[in-house]
Amino acid sequence: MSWTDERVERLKTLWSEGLSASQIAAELGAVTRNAVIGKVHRLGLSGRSKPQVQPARPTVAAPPRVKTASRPVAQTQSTSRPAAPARPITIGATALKADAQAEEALAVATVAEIEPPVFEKVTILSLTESTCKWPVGDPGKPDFFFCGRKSEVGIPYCAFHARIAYQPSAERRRERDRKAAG
DNA sequence: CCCTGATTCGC
DNA sequence: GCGAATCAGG
Repeated sequence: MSWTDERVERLKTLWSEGLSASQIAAELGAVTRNAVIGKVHRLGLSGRSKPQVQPARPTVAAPPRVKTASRPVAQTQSTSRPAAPARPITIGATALKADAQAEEALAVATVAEIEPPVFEKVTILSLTESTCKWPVGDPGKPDFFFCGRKSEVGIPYCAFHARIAYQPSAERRRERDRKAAG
């Protein structure tokens, strides 16, 4: 595979949209992130204009920010979504450490509540062994994507979505609670 | 250890 | 021109 005009165009687009070299490599296929970086340099598009994420209006309150593991991906977000949840839900290690009560809250949290700013948003083309394959949206619609955060070893989902996917049965929960109670 | 982009240099 | 190896950093 070589740098056809088409692939170069795609590269330019994705790069300007703020995707990382490895993400672009995954999208294009048949190239490594090194190849992408090398090409980016040869094309002279090195210095990237910042991701098109406008800081929220500096209103009275501090803008709601959710800590993400990596830089925000370009917001091509077209999924109609009113606003970030009033109470941002944390993910990953934090979620795993949550106490029992928080666990319950997480277990019943709807997908809509947790989705807003925390996704890597990958297409099926860039799923790997270590990307969360939690589907978001309607497969078949153009704005469909997968969660894409780092998945746990041997599990197809990130820590958070694994919690939703693998909920202990009511019976096991009761058993667990009984033991915890002494 | 996961990841990022930058640079070098043999091909 | 290409990209693996390497470097420097988060």
